[in-house]
Amino acid sequence: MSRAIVVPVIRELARCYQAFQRASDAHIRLSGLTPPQFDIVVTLGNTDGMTFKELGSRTLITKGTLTGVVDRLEARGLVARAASPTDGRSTLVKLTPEGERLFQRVFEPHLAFLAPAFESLPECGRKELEKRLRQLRLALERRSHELAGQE
Amino acid sequence: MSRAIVVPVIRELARCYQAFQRASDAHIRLSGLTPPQFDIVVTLGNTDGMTFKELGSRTLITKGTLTGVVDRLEARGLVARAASPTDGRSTLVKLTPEGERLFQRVFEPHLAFLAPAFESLPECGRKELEKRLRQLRLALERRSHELAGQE
DNA sequence: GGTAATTAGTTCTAACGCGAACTATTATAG
DNA sequence: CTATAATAGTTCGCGTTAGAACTAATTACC
Repeated sequence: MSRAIVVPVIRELARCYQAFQRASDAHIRLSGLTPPQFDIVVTLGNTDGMTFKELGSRTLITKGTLTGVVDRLEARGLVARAASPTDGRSTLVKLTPEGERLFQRVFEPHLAFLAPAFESLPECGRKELEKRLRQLRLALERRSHELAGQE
Repeated sequence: MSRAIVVPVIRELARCYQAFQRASDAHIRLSGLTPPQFDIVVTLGNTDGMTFKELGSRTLITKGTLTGVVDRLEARGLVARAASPTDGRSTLVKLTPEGERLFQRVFEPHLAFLAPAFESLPECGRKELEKRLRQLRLALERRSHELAGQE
């Protein structure tokens, strides 16, 4: 019976992540961005821009969704699209000066808001947590691959 | 500088949860349900039904969303709404016999699919992970409350 | 007992989220 | 060189998401 082993950990993982999201999202919304928009702005911060493909793989947002998120950021003047000079299929996305200003204003304060929660764990607890999460993630990715392989 | 402390743990937490979701969701979709629908069916399994309020608080789905998810399950004949005998405002949701059959067919296999990933952690690792996740969740919930309190 | 504040669900809007079909461009094979 | 395959983004359909405004029923207060 797998239940006794799996269920408690799944529940804690889900609850913890959802608690993180609720705290993080509530703070992000104060900046006037949605969480995915914030994710994009932060990913583009301190870079010279990148392609949709790279942006998608870093943020784990699929390309179909990314088009819409970037559309809305572009409409607000925070990012700009530019044709790639090397590949006619690619589009580069980068922060506008206004987007850059927003990034500067928003990123560090957000981390500072979250930090106390993480600092409440002892140093060794954070290391432990990181290690176990990574271990579990790798195992879960193997499950995904096995499923994809079978069908 | 909060960055060095916060970012690595956040990243692992997000990646691990997303890996869990991808694995779990891909398997769930084989049953013909969406992940939130699966969540509802599993929550209603082995019960005599419950109100929207209770269903929402167990699944962490807000009431506005819940209406739509239950609508679609009801349209497929998997759950049924019934007026509460004790409170005219409440609606009870419960599995139909067909929903019950689906639950029986789908729940344990899903756990069995996920189990190997969790079993790849040693027993003590799972306990450790659970403990640290709970600790972090409680601290994050405090952050949320502080934010809500300030505004 | 009757108004006022709560509470349970529904409806609405704007934004995600994924996967599949589509267009345009680039790479590969023969 | 040309037919074919692969790749980058966009578009579309369907479902989910939170939050706010709304309706109906219940509870609390005086």
